[in-house]
Amino acid sequence: MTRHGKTLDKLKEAGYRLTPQRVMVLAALAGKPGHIGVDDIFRQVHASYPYIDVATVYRTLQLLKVLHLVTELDVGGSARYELIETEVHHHMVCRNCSRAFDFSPTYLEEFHHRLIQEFGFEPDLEHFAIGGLCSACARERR
Amino acid sequence: MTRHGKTLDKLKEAGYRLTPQRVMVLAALAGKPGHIGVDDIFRQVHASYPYIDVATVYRTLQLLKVLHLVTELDVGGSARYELIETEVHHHMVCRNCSRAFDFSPTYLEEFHHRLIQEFGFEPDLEHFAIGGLCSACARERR
DNA sequence: TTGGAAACTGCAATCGGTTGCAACAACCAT
DNA sequence: ATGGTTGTTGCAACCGATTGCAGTTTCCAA
Repeated sequence: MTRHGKTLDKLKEAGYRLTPQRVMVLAALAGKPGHIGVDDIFRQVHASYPYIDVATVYRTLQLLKVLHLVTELDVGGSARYELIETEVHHHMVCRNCSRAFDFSPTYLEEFHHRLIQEFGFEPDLEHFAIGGLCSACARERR
Repeated sequence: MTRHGKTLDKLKEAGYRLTPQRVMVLAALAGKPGHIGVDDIFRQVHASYPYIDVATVYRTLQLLKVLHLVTELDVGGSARYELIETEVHHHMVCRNCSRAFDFSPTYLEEFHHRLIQEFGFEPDLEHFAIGGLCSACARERR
């Protein structure tokens, strides 16, 4: 079973078709560790199947996102995607080097509960990501 | 002195030119309370000066943002803008009704400090905004 | 008050992302 | 195995936002 085999199963279980295009997009996602951009996915699939259209890549990613099979990472303009395999986590994205680091949802618990208790506002934290400056870049800058 | 008079002064002090287009964009921002979208600003300016181009509106807002004279509110696709006059605050934006509510930076202090202490990551919180479901919409939904 | 340098604008081209549509293909029932 | 339903794709048009460029305007210095 490949790294994205389970994701293919879940797609099918949810009643969607297993098209070659979708399989290739998922293979691209599974092929590189961490987050990967649309252009990167497109180039990779296009190399082996030149008829692929960007629209299909976007539609596939949209679908995978709705089914909670990928996470979308939005910080700083262009979105990047990651197969969901591990436990839920959030991301810190460096505005300088663009690297992403994970952190646990527990870091947002207090914030989450205070918004609910004091405003009755239920924040969407599932795909939460925060931009900033990572320690390496901060050190370098000094 | 109009509501945006001080902002005009700051623009000039920073060495930028006071063009009629910029004055009109600022007037539009000052004319409505709360956050306002680019299309709204454009329509308003266009009504009194039909030669205005969207590009100019975008460029003006970009400039005002860099100079910290407006805040940009990004949640949910299209950006909205607000003149900075009041103290610093963050926003909750309802994914259902699109209304925005303010909350104090103190709500993020614990989160902020933990990222610094445990990862050395300095998050950008200046324009922080979080999407979610407001209490009115949550009630209505039940 | 006026001349000139540099900033700014409008225009048009462009770019990333989305959508309508007709042709096509996956998949289930037979 | 095969046919029909219907989800999916590629294409092209489109949309909001950004950028290069040439002409225009602001604003300071003289």
